[in-house]
Amino acid sequence: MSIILAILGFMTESAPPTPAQLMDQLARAAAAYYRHFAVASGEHGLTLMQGKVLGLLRRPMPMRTLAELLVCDASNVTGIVDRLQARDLVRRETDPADRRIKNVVLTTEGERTVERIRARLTTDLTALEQLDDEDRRAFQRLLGQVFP
Amino acid sequence: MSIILAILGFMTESAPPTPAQLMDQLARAAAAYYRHFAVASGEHGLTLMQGKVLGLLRRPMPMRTLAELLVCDASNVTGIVDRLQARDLVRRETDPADRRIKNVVLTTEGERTVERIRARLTTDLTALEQLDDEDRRAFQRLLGQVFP
DNA sequence: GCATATTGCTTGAAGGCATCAACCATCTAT
DNA sequence: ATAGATGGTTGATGCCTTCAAGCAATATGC
Repeated sequence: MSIILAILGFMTESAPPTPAQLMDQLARAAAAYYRHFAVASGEHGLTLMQGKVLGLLRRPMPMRTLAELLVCDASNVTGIVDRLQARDLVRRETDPADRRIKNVVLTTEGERTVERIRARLTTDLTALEQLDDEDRRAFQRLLGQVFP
Repeated sequence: MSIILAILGFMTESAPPTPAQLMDQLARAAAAYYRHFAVASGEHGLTLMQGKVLGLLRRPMPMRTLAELLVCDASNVTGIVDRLQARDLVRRETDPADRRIKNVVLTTEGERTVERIRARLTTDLTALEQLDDEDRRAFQRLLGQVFP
């Protein structure tokens, strides 16, 4: 293989990124994701954390579970849910089987809000929809591999 | 193609993820990335934001630039840099060419700290190093495509 | 040159998030 | 029935975040 072709090969294929470069790109991607999320939440007067909690409530769940999913102290969740409840996006229902447990439930308004946030996010990250089947599979596999 | 083979095909190839599923996985990945980052920073008594600022200071830069990179108010950076400076991880140097500008510089201790945080992060995300050249290229391309 | 923006940074006030210790109510186990 | 574990809240403290106001230094316009 001539040296010219070798150079051409380099130019078209380019060297694979180092782990350090990938780490940088991950940092940028994560920052970008949360920036989008914060903006989408902010459009409804919600903080990132409030938006996150709404997004988790696909089904009612105890405060405790929310704390575990958010990887934070339970006392933290109290305040966040308080503020969501003050806006009627969420309500607490004490579990009849175990009256210590308070299940957090989305109100109708809460469902509408989370739906709009999700919609905004998908129109913001249009590129996701434009990936072909192959790329979607690869992206899913790679994300799952790096963050097991 | 018989229905059996079709089912087998499904089972081995599986359907490509929908954009919504990818969005979920992105949410998990971004959360995981920041959790790792927060832990790595926390090991040195630093918050996520303080760690982020240290990580940005590969070269000295004005407070203003830091605010732009962090996408936050300039007044915010004042406090963060104050706390980093109180621990001698960083110092302010007023720019001789424009004495309004204060360039934030890593101290030797700051360099060591950021190096350790980076090291911790790369050992945490070992999977990055285990990707082959093909996967690294693909991951870089996909991340760049989704978060341009 | 000099008055007037403009820019870079800081301060103070107000609110949300994060963690810890202490507490109450409820459930579980012996 | 008593002791311990669990779910949730409260209060204190510190950090992040934004906004409005302000100071210092530089740029701009005449």
